[in-house]
Amino acid sequence: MAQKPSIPKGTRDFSPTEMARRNYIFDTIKKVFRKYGYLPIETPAMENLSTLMGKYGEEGDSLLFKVLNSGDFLKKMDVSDLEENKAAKTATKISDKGLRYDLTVPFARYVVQHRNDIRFPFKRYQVQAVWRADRPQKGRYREFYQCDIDVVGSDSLLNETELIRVIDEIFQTLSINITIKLNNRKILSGIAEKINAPEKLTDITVAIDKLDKIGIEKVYEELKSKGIDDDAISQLKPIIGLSGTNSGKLKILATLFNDVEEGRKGVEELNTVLNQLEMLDIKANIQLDQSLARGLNYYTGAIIEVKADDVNIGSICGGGRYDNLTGIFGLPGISGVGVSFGADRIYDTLQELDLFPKQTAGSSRVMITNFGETESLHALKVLEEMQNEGIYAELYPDSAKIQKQMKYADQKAIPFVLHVGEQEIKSGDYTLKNMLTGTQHNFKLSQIISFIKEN
RNA sequence: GUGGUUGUAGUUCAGCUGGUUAGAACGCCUGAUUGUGGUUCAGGAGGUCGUGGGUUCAAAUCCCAUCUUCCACCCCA
Repeated sequence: MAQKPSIPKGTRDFSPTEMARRNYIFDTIKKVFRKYGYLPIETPAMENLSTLMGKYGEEGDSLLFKVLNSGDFLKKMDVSDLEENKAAKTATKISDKGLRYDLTVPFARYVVQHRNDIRFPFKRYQVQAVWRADRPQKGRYREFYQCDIDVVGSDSLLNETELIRVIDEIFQTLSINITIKLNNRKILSGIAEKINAPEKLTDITVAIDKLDKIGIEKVYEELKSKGIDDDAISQLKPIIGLSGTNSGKLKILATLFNDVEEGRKGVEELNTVLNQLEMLDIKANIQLDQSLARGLNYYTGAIIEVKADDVNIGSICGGGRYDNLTGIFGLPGISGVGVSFGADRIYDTLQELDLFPKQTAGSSRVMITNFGETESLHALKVLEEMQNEGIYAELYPDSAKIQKQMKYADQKAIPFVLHVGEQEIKSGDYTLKNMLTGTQHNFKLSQIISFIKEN
């Protein structure tokens, strides 16, 4: 026990059973992505730190896994940095690569770098691991998979609508009941402007984002502590506590923003998307939530977040529109919108709700028992013929006791066992045992093949 | 990053305020069944008590450090 090898904190191994389930999620998601015209790309696990740093706020930088430079990385280091305990400063000197923190920033880098080869609007999906040096807990890992889908080079709100359709179809296929929460960064900006505190936008959004977690009174307290005066807070009250139907909320916001250009634009955008959605057959709950902020400082328009209705695991999908992400890398004027599906949280959700398909995908349908050297030669030929017919089959590799071989088949849940022993070889009729019912009969190989194919 | 929590056989856990050979269930292996699994019966193997240090005549048990687990905060998929 003590000297057992282990893996780093917050990382996981995946067994064959878990992989079958994970692939079920990935396959479902990818299939829907492709159906809507998105194509896959991949980017390296490592990016230059200059690409990653400063894109996720101050908090994000400290959550980046940094990769130590090769060779004599100490050369560039300044001893005084160590003495003053400047961890951050030292880090930039001994490390210039980092593991990707999400898929959006590497994608922005990709778009800028390959701008001449890309036909806009560019619709891509990307399913890869990301790493965060976060402290792990339920539904939070240090290595986890994101399934991203983005459109860049198009301002149309049809893209927002399409993403919501993609979300709806994926979770419907997975049988997860969800609520899609929508907001617009312009509404948040409008609120800040309305109360004459545009520079407090981040503080305001961070505070009201916690609304359903800490309650409205605590939100006021936090706003106050951030230096927002009582007058402004009292103006905020009717906005934050807004309830009712989506269209009702929008009406109230619209009148509120009669003198705030930015806010009006946000209302308009949400209205357009909601109108488009109304024409379509969307199963998920769509909920306007003016407290939804999602902290990411690069969102400029729509903000989207998905929560599972029946499991408390945080958001399982989120995203939004970012007008100027590629601008950071020197290509301004390209707008993008995208969402990210959290495969690991979707896994935990399906697990908790017992929604994984029962069949053990990929396992053999038939196992041939091994009766010894001469018999196994004959069995090898039988195996080949069955596999050529597309049947998932395996031959037990050792001539162990039949009892042991049967137990192996039983535990791997292989539904059929085929005995190719001395008697069978002589007669040409092989014994096929149904492991579920326990019955067995003798058939010619061609009959067995068509029987297994049918069942 | 801050505060708390967990770690004993392959697995889930028991082990009272430190006391002598550390237990159970399930699983595993062997046999009853040398060509038949899932049930039953009989027997068996398996633990430097996360790791390192300390206190003590004596530590799984107390103390410190470290790693790990889970939880809250921060933040997020």
